[in-house]
Amino acid sequence: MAITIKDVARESGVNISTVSRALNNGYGVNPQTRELVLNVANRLNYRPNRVARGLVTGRSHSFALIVSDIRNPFFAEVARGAADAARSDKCDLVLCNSDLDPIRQMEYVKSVLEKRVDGILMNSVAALNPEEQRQLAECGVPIVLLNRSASNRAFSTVTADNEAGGVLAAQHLLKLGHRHIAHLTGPRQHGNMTDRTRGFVQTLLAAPEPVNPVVLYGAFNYEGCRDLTNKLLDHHPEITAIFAANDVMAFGTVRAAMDRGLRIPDDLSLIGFDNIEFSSVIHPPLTTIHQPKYEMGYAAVEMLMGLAKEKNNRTPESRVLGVELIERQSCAERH
Amino acid sequence: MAITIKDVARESGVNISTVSRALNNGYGVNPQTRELVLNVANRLNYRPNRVARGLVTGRSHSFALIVSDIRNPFFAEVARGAADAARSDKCDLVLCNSDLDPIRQMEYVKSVLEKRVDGILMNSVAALNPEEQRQLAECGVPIVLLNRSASNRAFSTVTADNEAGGVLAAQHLLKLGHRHIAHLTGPRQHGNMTDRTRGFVQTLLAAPEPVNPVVLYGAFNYEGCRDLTNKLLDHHPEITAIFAANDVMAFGTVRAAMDRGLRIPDDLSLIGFDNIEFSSVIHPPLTTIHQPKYEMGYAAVEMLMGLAKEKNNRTPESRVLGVELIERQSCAERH
DNA sequence: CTGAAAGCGCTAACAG
DNA sequence: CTGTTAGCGCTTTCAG
Repeated sequence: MAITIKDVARESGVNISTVSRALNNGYGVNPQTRELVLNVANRLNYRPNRVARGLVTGRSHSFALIVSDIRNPFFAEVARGAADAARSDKCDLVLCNSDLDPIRQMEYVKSVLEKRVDGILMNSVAALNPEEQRQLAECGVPIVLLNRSASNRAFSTVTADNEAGGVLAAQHLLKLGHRHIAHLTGPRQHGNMTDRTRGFVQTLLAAPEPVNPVVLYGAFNYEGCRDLTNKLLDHHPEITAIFAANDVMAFGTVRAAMDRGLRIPDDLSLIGFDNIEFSSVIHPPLTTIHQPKYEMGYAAVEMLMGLAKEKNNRTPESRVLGVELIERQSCAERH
Repeated sequence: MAITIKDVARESGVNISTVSRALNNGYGVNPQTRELVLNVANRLNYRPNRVARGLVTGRSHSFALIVSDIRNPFFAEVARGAADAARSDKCDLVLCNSDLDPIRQMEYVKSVLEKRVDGILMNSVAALNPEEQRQLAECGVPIVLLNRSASNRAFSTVTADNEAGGVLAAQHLLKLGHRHIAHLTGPRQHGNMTDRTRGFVQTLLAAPEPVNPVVLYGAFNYEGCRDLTNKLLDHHPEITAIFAANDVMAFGTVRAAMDRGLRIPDDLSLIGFDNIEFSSVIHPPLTTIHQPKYEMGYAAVEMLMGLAKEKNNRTPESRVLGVELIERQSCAERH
């Protein structure tokens, strides 16, 4: 049905291997023959079958991206970077949404492995048990993890400098004169602080006039942080500044503040993390720590492509990208 | 290197075709043999090579999604629906971002065609010239278009009922007593109104006390609509209600209104379109027309899968999904 | 520079 | 129920 390399060969009066060479390398074949073949291929509207090619070369020229949910603007941005990086080397990207569900995640891994992707970029491996992680580490294709620096030395990682981000946030609030500061973040990681939280808290504690922030743990989302903010303000009316662990959480804080008749930044300073697009649209425009999301996706796929080339060198790499304070209008001096 | 069907066959002492049967259909093979094979496959940690399989079956079990930009929350939602639909049939989705650039778009089409995807879901075919469109239509795999009902009878489509959405918006504003109404939309489509605009305008014109809205054309984005709103209000201070062609544009209007000291909804009623997630987060929460984005993605891929199965029946299908008015707090009665 | 031939890993008749 | 065989469309030695 579809037209194959054989048709091109017959039509140009050469052998299929010549066609193959003409279409690929270009060298080791007479320029005239080459041109002839190219013309015929073009005229016949020939489309090389990459799956047949992949079967023999062992490379599929595609990568998998497993994120919890592409609707999360953070991952959408990462995905765009990843897709662009892939495209720069004529590869493409298959999109998987895990919802952080270990079952789904492993199903997707299995599926893309069977399709022989050249590498996997994933967001969360944390949900997996050790056995599953081992299985992953030995699956035969390179894997890079996003924002999971500490989790496992078996994998390559690309992450933002979360700790530095926490430091930046603390310094900013300190400089504005705040002394009653809170940090609202996601679920407690069995005792361990996240890098982000650690940078923030330690900077505050190490200040000339040390401040001991109140840290509340909740959910990494809008509603969760709205509740958290209300709880915080009920018990700690003295608070004048809040650092939310991400922008969406910060939006929850904005809402809670508004409901309580508190004005941002007049009554309450607020700083977020991520710098998602809407943080500049909301009122007031949100001061936040910019995470280079696009670049992270891009870098991760570049790393994957590198790893895929050197089949032997299985040494995990790591890369951490810088963050940046974006000053908008949700923070003010304490008066 | 990787372990193949041959290894499983040898290890279980049967022929590879028996292994194949045991692994796939399940019938036409002795239950005991089957179990044996399954055990061996499992023990060897065998991963069937889907690309080899695809080469012989002619189906890749993957679909392409070409959108202008996955960072647009509308498409992220569509993508999630599409990915979930694909997954329900053990297929997966390759993600392509065209930026509405005809070159990129055709490059991606070429690429996924060569990888033998079973179908393509795309957002915009409008940018393509007739020759390219013909090429697409004859490419041999089913294609469904998203939100492009009128563009071309050669393709299947899935779209929201945009016209009904326009009608809903108009009725709502009318009911609230507004008589000085504006509509802010994207670039003018060489004279033709979009379905959305048409529904809105015609409903207004057909009212008991007909109103003739002012319609302004600009860009489909935040900044564009911010400017547009300023222009509108400079020339038409009498306007009391605005219908923006999408939520992001509405956010631009919110910003412009705020800059001018106008209060929404007290001084100005505003209604958006799409119901993206942030429309409920912004202040005031935006009244808007909900478009079933997830469902559209889901339905489109379902349609693709159907089309892919009946290789002969090349009749384009069409499906239009309902929209819904979501009342929040950006519209008030005119007083 | 070009052709012949083997084979990537799997499925699908066709026999038995 | 199971084995044999012939490819799917392409790349890649190996000869010539």
